[in-house]
Amino acid sequence: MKYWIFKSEPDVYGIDHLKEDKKTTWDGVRNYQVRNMMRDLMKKGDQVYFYHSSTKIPGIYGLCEITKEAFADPSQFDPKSQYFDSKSKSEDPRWLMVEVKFKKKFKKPLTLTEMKSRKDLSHLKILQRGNRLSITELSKNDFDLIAKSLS
DNA sequence: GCCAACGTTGGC
DNA sequence: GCCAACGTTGGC
Repeated sequence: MKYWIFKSEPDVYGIDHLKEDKKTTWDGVRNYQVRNMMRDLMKKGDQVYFYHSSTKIPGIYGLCEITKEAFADPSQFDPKSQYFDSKSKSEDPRWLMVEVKFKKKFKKPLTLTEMKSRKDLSHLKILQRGNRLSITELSKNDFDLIAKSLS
């Protein structure tokens, strides 16, 4: 089993939306590194922290789980979508997505500020300056460390 | 295949 | 809204 952090702007789609929807497809990924992780590494049952970015208090707000492994993201074929990609062919889709289900919203988030202040978490990819991947992988140890800080 | 210009991300 | 950092694009 693998562990991940998914980033999203809560104004666009946050943990509260997922709680209400119960599950969602993680569409709109248009970065090759992230696509490759979804395609090659992500498995049903993997655990995912839900991180809120570009918001007043950035941090980890919830937990979800992969319910469907990578499959074609339909928004790439929709000319009206902001994620439309005219160069992607339906017989060979360029962009993929996974499905996740809601598991938990934490009573208190683990904030970016707190993560930065902790030596045992300082190596996390999400904290690294200039990191622009919307999905990063976590070791089991890091997943557990974070879990201990949340309820 | 290099690299400048441009666009996007995301914390502050 | 600023700006550092980085990915992508396209001319050569």
